[in-house]
Amino acid sequence: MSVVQTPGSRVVPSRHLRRDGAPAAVRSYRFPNGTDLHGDEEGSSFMADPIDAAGLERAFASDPVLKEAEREILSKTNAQRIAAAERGALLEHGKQFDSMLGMKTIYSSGSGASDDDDKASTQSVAYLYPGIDGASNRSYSPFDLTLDEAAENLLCDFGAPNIDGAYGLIDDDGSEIFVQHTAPPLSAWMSNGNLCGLDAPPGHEPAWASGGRSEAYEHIPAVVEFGVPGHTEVESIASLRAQYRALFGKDTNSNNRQWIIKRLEAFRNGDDLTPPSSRYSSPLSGEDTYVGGARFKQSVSSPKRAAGKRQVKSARSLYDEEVDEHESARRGAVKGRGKVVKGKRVAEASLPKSNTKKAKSVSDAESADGSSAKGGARGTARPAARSKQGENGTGRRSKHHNPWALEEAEALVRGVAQCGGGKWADIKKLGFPAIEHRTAVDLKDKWRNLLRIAMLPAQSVKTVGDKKPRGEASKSQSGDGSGARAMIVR
DNA sequence: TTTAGGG
DNA sequence: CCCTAAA
Repeated sequence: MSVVQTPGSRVVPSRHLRRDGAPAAVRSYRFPNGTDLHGDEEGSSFMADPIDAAGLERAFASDPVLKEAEREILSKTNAQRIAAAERGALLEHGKQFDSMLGMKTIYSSGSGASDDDDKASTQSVAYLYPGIDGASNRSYSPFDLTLDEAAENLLCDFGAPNIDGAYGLIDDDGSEIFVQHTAPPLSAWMSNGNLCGLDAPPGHEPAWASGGRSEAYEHIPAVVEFGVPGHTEVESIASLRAQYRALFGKDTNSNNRQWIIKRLEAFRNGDDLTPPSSRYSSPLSGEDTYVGGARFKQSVSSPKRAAGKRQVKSARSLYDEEVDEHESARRGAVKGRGKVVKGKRVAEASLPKSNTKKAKSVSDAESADGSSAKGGARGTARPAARSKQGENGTGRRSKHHNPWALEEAEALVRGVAQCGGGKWADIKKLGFPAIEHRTAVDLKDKWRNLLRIAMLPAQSVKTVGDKKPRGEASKSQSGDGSGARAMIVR
């Protein structure tokens, strides 16, 4: 399939376009079948004669070799263009994956061509596979539903900050490989909602890379709504905090979007991995897990983790915890991911765990563990009220809205009872698990709302989601006709 | 950093 | 919920 370049020919300026319009330089060729593509005689002007399209067609059509060569060139250049573009974008975020663990690293496959600038989040998936020495041929993508659990768990471990603050990978044989903290940050996995800088393993290239032939690896794009630096999308502070937490392994109380973003950026650039001092010392083993100097370090599995793959949460999982636990779970909606067949995601498996106190006798059935199927029965339908307002077609309300669960409100009340109103930071310090993900400001806002509700006349309160017939309603429950007031603890 | 308030 | 002024 070699194309014979006419000796002495020169590269044609880029203004020459190939049949496919590709910008690449077109050389002069002498086709085996005798047809010439604007001759190669020196001196002849490049654009001398207009290309005879028909003739070209014929030339290509009549020569299978040429045909094949063309196909290859086109697919390559096209693929390269895309690859270059993607790689550039990806590398912008996830850096130096190449040097990581001797893994071959690469880019991800296409991002949805259509980016509703609203949810401009990139939809891409990347692949990770062991380098030459890799024993396994599996493609390790935490988002690839076809992966088996083992692979997934392995990936969960990989790149995810462990409890001890280290990044590590546990190989199939149980051996561990720790990567120094300056290794590609977790963000590298997350930015763009995927594993960045990863290349498709042989035989698993995305369709576009195989010239359209598509016995190519078929991946299932994972749409993750992580913020992409530089994107127009405005992320909620909550989301940013979630990312902060995922990266630094620590919560931040900051309400300063700018600051958080800056911090995240710094981390992603490897400029700042410091936040929690715990990152550098293992609270578990006590020994420093930081692998200074040496890039990697093989370590014999320590007892604690020898038991096999740790269920270290992946970036995705960490994010899920932040979001799902507060959004989908809260509304008892099992998200799409739930249908995953084999690879049960860690996040799903370990969601509730602490919600032992179910809403007792409360009408508001905000089972905080909505994801657990059994909870389904508890069905006091959610007040229809929610479904009508601000709702967009997707059934979702505005992007950043996490309704307060009853447990949370309860905790808040307890907190206020204990610390007094206005002491939100203190209340947070009480550490009520239900409130843990609410910021002091959140508490403040919620309390304000609670007070407002408490001030409302009884009817208004009861009327919500309760169409009590007019006959009985007007009677105020409380003695004074001023209206019922709920608990106001001071 | 934490609060109070406005939006 | 988000953002900001203030302290």
